[in-house]
Amino acid sequence: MATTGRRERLRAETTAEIKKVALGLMSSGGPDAITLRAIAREMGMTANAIYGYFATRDDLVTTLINDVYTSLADAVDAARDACPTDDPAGRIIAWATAFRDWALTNAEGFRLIYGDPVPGYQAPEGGAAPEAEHRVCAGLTGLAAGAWPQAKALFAEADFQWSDFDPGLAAEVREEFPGLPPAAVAIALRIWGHLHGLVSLEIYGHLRGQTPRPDKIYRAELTQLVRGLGLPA
Amino acid sequence: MATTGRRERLRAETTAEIKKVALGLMSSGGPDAITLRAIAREMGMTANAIYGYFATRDDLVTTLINDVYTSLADAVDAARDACPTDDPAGRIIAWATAFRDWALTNAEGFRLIYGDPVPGYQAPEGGAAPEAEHRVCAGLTGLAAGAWPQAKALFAEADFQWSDFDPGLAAEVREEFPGLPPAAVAIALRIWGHLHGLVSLEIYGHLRGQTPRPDKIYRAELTQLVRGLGLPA
DNA sequence: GTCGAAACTTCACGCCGTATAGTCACTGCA
DNA sequence: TGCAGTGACTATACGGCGTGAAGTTTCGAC
Repeated sequence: MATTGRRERLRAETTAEIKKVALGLMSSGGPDAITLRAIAREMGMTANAIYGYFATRDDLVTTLINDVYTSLADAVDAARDACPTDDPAGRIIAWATAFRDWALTNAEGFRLIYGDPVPGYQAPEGGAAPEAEHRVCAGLTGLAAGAWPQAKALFAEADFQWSDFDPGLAAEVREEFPGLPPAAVAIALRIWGHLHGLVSLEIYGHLRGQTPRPDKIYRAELTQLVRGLGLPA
Repeated sequence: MATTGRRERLRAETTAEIKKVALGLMSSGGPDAITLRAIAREMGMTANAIYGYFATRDDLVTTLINDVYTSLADAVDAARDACPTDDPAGRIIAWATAFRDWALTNAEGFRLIYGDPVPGYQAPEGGAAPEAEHRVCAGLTGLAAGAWPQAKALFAEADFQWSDFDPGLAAEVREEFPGLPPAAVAIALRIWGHLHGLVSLEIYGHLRGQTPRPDKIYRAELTQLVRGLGLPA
């Protein structure tokens, strides 16, 4: 019993070390630096040994994406939950600020999740990354739900149905926030787009040639965001 | 005279063919498919022959980025200018719609410009791509300038200085739109972020798991955008 | 007609992912 | 205690990649 446990433990440790080394390589050399040979070199193994733990390099990358995406989702959720629910504007700002902060301190991770992760990589259909993505979207919808009492007057004519959204996401939202209309989900997706766009431009260096103060732009964005939802600053 | 011209003409033709083949490979296989060897194969040459035209693969990629980015800037400028200047909302919507349309029909080009273009690629400091980027920003600022008479009341307390922006961009804007305050440039950058974010999420497939109707989200975004600027729909 | 430069090929090196076959230690059972 | 089985790992190999050095061909200029 304990002996089979030993094998499994060693195996889990090696798997963890592979991921740790891969993340280290990524943060120093970008997503492209994740090569089986480099990982193996760092670990004193042959590249082929890694095939015992991950069927292919893309499998490893997929696992890393899952981990990194989960860490992002954890970070923004924690920041949001540190703010009381009766302060919807504060929660939105906390969430969005944590999003940018996480992206700046984990720039390579951001590129891994949202960019072309690695040459030729094709994301698989299911898995934990789509789940983390759902979590992010659902979290944002929660923020929109918190703001909805004040916001709904501003989006009265919005023409959205539940069929305009992924069935799983729609079901999740309708269960957690009964009475919330589909227009609120559209708002959540739009907010996601706004924040993702600004952070993405910054991370990929496209803002560098335009402004030395991307933080100020982002802060202005947040101010207008809560105002656009009819919330007091 | 004409004979030296011949060499140069052949050289220009070959250069153009390399770029054309590279763009073809990109649109069929993504930015990663741009390999010197594949280009050479397609052209019936050896990979090393390309070194006579481009010092390195990154040089070729840089040139392609410039070309593609310029085509994007042309497309959005043309769409905007097809709308009369006395219809600022129409111009904004035309610009933004052209932006998404271009991105969807040139998805690989979008990834080339805004993503990790190619393993290990590092963008050079100067060049035509930053110039095209400036052009996009300046164009957007022009849209903001058109909307400013109605919008300024909504952004009265915005706290931006010209020093918050790149000197070149600031100079360009101040010359072209005298009297326009720096807050308008901030609005332009934020709009860029909004649109870029939504399109980027769509192109990279992150919206796929949330909504089957990204177009509808985008249209709602445009509606709220012009409304948020105080313009009539 | 000859010279020199430009265009291009050949060969080589070290990267990469990965398939196949083989080695070796450790585990579980008799 | 000895022996099979299994899982971890290595060795070797293939094709593809960017790129450097050296050699060859082509062709305009004088």
